[in-house]
Formats: sequence, C-alpha cells, structure tokens
Amino acid sequence: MKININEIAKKAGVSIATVSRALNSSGSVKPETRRRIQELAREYHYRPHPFARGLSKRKTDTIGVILPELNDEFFMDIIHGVDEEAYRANKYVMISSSHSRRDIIETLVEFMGSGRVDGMILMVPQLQNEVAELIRNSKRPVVLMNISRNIENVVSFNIDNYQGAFTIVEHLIQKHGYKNIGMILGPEGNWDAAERYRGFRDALAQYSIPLKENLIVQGSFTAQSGYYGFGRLMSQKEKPEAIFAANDMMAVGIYQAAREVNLSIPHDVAVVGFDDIYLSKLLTPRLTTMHVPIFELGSKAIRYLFKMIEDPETFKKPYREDLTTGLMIGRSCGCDNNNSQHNFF
Amino acid sequence: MKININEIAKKAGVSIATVSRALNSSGSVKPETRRRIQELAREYHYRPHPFARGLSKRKTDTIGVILPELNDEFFMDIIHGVDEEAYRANKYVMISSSHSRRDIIETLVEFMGSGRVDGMILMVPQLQNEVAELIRNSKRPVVLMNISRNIENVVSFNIDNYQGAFTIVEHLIQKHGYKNIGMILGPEGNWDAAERYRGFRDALAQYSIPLKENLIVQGSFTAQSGYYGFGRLMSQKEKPEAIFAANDMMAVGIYQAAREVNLSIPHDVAVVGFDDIYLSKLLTPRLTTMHVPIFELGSKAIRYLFKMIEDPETFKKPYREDLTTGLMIGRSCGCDNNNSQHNFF
DNA sequence: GCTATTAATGTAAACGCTTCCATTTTGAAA
DNA sequence: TTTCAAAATGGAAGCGTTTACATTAATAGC
Repeated sequence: MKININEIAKKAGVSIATVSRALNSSGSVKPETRRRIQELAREYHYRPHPFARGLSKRKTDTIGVILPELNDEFFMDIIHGVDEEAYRANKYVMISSSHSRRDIIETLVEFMGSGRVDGMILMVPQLQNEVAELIRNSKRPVVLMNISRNIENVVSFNIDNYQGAFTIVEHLIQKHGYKNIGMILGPEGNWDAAERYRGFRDALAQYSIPLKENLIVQGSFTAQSGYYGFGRLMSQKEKPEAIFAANDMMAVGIYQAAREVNLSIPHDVAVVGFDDIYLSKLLTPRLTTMHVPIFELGSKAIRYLFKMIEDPETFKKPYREDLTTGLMIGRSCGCDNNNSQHNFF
Repeated sequence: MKININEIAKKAGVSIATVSRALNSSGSVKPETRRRIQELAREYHYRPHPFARGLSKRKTDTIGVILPELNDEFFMDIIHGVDEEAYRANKYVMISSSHSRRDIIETLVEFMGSGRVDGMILMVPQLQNEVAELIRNSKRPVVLMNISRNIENVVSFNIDNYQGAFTIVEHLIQKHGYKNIGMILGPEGNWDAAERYRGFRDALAQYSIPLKENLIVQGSFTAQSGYYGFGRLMSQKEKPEAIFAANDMMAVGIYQAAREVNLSIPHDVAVVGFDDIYLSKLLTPRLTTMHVPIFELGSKAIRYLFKMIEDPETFKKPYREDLTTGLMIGRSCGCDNNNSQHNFF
C-alpha cells in the first residue's frame, strides 16, 4: 500500500541509493536509468517521506511563524506575504500565535529546539530583550519583526514607525498649521507604539511646539480605547485641533465618538491614524494615515530567512532593515482631497 | 552539542529504550528511574526530535490547513479558531493558501501524500467534486469546509448559508413589507454564493413574490463588484426597494456607490449583507447582516479532525454539520435600532 | 589490448526515535 | 530457600531517507 523508496528501487531493478540520486539529481546516474526511475516515481505517485528525508538531511523545509495574535488584518497580511514567498521557494509554513497567556519564551524554545523548522519569523511586541537573548544562542536562524533599536546582534525587519509618525505629524503642523495636537498612544510596553510616540514628540520639537501632557492619553490599539481617548481629549479646557491616533483602529473609535457628540471631522477636530488598514479608506471622511508595507515586511523577512538558512555567513551576521512608510492623504486631516471618496478601487 | 536520546541514556546509565519509555510514560519503568531521566531531560533541554519520532510512530502531530486565500478577515478567523484548538491539543498547524493560480488538487495531493501532516482541513470553493473524490481515497483524514450538499461520503463543517439567506430575506419581506428585492450574487461556481441565492429565491417563493430577473446581478464578493452591482440595479426602471448583497464586502461597495449618487440607506433603498464582518458594524447606518460563526467553524472542524485521527471509526464515517447563522439587525434594512450606533464595543 | 580515469551503481552507516521481544530483577507466595 | 509472575530493563529491528565509501562498468589514452 505504502509506496516507498524500496518499492521503487525494486521495480526499477536498482538499489535505493540510485533511486535517491536519480530523484535528487545528485551524484551521477545514467540518463536512461534516471528517466526510468522518474517515470516509475510518477506512475506510483511516489514522494520521499519528508520526515525521513528531513531526519537524514537535517532539514525540514519548513519555517515557523510566531505572531502575537491571530485576529487582525495586520497579521493576515504578514502571513500572506510569508506564504507567497514560501510557496515560491517550495517551503512550508507553520503558524502559531504566542497565545499571550502562555509564556512566549517557552513557545519559542519548544519550536526552535524541536527541530520542526529550519528557521523562524518572530514577532514579539513585549519582552524583546529576553527573546533576543534566546535568539542569539539559537542554533537555527530567526528573523525578528518590529523590534527595538536597542536590541543588537539580531536580524530584524521593521516598520519605520518613528519616521512615519514624524512625517504625519509634520504634515499636520506644516500643511495645516495646527499647534494643539493631541495623541492617543498605543499600549504600554509596545515597541511600535513607543516609536510612534517618539516620532510625534520629535516632530513637535522640530517646530518648537511644546508638548502638552494633558493632550496625551493612553490607548491600547483598540477602537474602544480610541473612543474613550477622544472623550478624554475633548474634555480638556484647551481642546486639540488635531488628534494623532497611534493606529487606525483607534481612529475608528474616534470617528464613532465624534459622531455621537456631533463633532465634525476635520472641521471641529482633525484626525490622523497609522497603519492604513483597509477600513481607513472607507471612513467618511477618508482617514489620513501612514501606509505600512506589511505584506512586504512578511515577504522580505522570509526571503532573508531563506538566505540565512542556506548561508552560514548570513546567519552569523546581524542585520536590520527598516521599511519606510508612506503618507496617505484623506480628508480627515483637513486636506481637500477630491478623489478620496472612492479610491478604494 | 546536539543532545539526543543516546546522550540522555548514557547520562542516566540506562538504555535508550528506557529513556523513551520514561519520557512517554509508556511501558513500565521504575519510578525512581523515571524521575532521574525526566530530571536529566529537563536539565539538558532535551526534546525528542519530532521527525525521528514521527517517522517511528507514523505521526506528525501536525495538521494542514488549506484555504483559498490568505487575505481576509474571514480566513483569519478560521485560522484563529484552528490555532486555538491546536494549541490546546499540543498540535502544530501548517497553513497554505491554494494559490488560486496553481492547480488546487496538486497542492492537495502533495500535502496529503507527503506525510507531513496527520490530517487536513480544506476549504475549496470551486472544483468540489474533484477534490471530494481525492479525499475519499485519502489515507489521511480530511475535513472539508463549506461544501455542497450534493457531495456525499465526506466529512464537512459548513455555514448554513441557505437558512441564513432565507432568514434575512424573510426579514425584509415580513418585517418591512418589501416586494421589490434585488440581489447581488457572489462569484459564479462558488458554493456559498449559490446557497445564498437559493435561500433568497425560496424566501421570495414562500411569500409568493415573483423573482425578477433584472433585479439579480452577478457580483464577485468584492466591494468593487457591489459598487457596480448597485449601479446596475438602480438603473432599472423598476428599482428595488431593498438589496440583498451576498456578502458584506459587496454591501460596502453599495454604501460607497449610494453615497456618490446621494441615495440614502435605508430611506431610498434598504441594504442587507451576509457575513457580519467587523466593518459592517461601523458603517452608517449599521449594516443588517447575518452573523456567521467562523471562529467556531475553524475550531469545530479541527476538533473533529482530531477525533478522526485518533479513531479509525470516526475516520471512516461521513459526517456533515451545518452551523446556524444569526440575524444582526442594523438600520440599513429600515429597522429602527437605537443602539446600533456604537454596539461595536 | 592494457592501464588509468571517470561514470555508474551498490552497501551500509547514519539520522533519532519507538517498540517488539528477550532477558534480567524483584518481590511475594509457597 | 525455591518458584513464579510481574516489573524493569536492554537489544535490536524498524521507520524512509541520504550519503560516504567501496565496487564495478565504461571510456579514453597509449
């Protein structure tokens, strides 16, 4: 029933070594023999058992992807990018969320030590130092995503959150002349969030605008936190002219809240976000936001991982790449963008 | 460097057989010995190599998930559901899209024959008969998702699209008294789409409303197709009072189009969708739609798959389960739903 | 026609586990 | 003590490959 290399060898009248060579195009085998073997393999739908082969070659042809959550367009895009490249390279992709509740590090060790994958792509918004330490001692290559600049001697691909935040805030200042700019922060301890905040502060500083503490409120990247954040900001005696939401989901919450209290965006208050999620194009007015190349993040990360797997040199070397983000102008910032109505096509 | 069962055996002063038994709690081994071995295993971070073990036990502890695309909230939810259960069961999940361009069936055979997974979850909107045939001969269990009722002798978990569509259209008729109801269909050849259409037709028939051909237009589940579909429907001399979009994304397109021509929903035309995507809660007015338990679809499918893997009886038996959907009332249908403004919290 | 290469093939040892079967220990019953 | 069954352990055969090494066949150079 189960067809294996022995069967093929028997049918071809050769040894299993020859079969292996013929099918792997390694070593030299008479063309005529190779042809016959390949023929047989096709006929009987024979495929080398991946585990046996993996055991022998110390190679799994699989890469692991660990993401913090599995419930977001953001992560879906990463997976998409990874999958696409993996498919091209004939590799398999193992996905897992770090299941917040469990100790991420444990998941990690499990995965890597296990020999189930040749390498990993890893996104950990928290505990980055601990994880980095693990990775440096790892026998298998690991590519990190969106990691602090302070972390050295690892390989990482990142969204340039700092530059992005700087740019969009600069837009608010330069183009629209806003001075009172509020911000709804991302979750505490989250690196992306921290960088966006830093970009915000530096942009203000660049234009000599003092930072007003009470125009900065904590958020958590959820629509709900944006909703409440808006309420808090608009309750200050000196209301903001514009609000920078650290991500689009929170901007969505702002829209919802603004509608309830009958405030118009951008007339009463301008709003900008970050991420350029699909939804942002559908809001009225269309949200001004920073596009982040997430798909590309995924595909670049895995391509580099492949290189690390193949080439020990690359594996050894630290590397960091920060992908630039791009300003997407809607009307929520006050710009008069005509075709923002249906540019989702 | 690489620690394996031999090392542990040596350190423990026993044979590898004993180590294996100790760590697998199989066979009998002296408690004291077991303790010592477990101790050592922990100390040296030893874990049985999954491939070696897999080779020996003919078990991979991995399940494969093949989805048509990897770019949608819908699929993300499935993955999420699957991942959650897999985590509980200590299994791994291999993900792949069927990469439309490639012959799905080939991907399939590759995956299953390969012995890389113990079983699979499979979603194929097209070519279901061909795939079903493959599956019946498969040596490994496969759970299908959203498959035609005509396909027998397979295991499947499905969304009850028919009942859902019937219900929502019935709502339009019974509650609002609409008689002129248009529909924007899903892609041709797509089973979900076909069922939703069938539900639509039957609901009309039930209330003796004749089906008007020119109020049925083809769509493709994209916002864009909804956008154009709306245009087509509203160009008829007898305009629809209500439109049933076969999924929410198309409803989004409708909203966009309606806004452009200054038609009010639901005043000028009522709109309902299907899927209850996150976005639908944010539209103004909130979209009336059918909630489909996707996460549950994923987790149920994998739980059943586990059973099939463990139990040959279950494996042999065909099984079908259709998950019910639930009506989510917004204002887009004409209902006066007060709290539809911010019920996304 | 004979040797020196090179090409083609085979043998068998890994790879790291599980598990069947055989052997040794143990402890209780006789 | 002796006897036996049960418990504990070890030996070794898989699982299905790849690959280093050995061997044989083929081809060229002389």
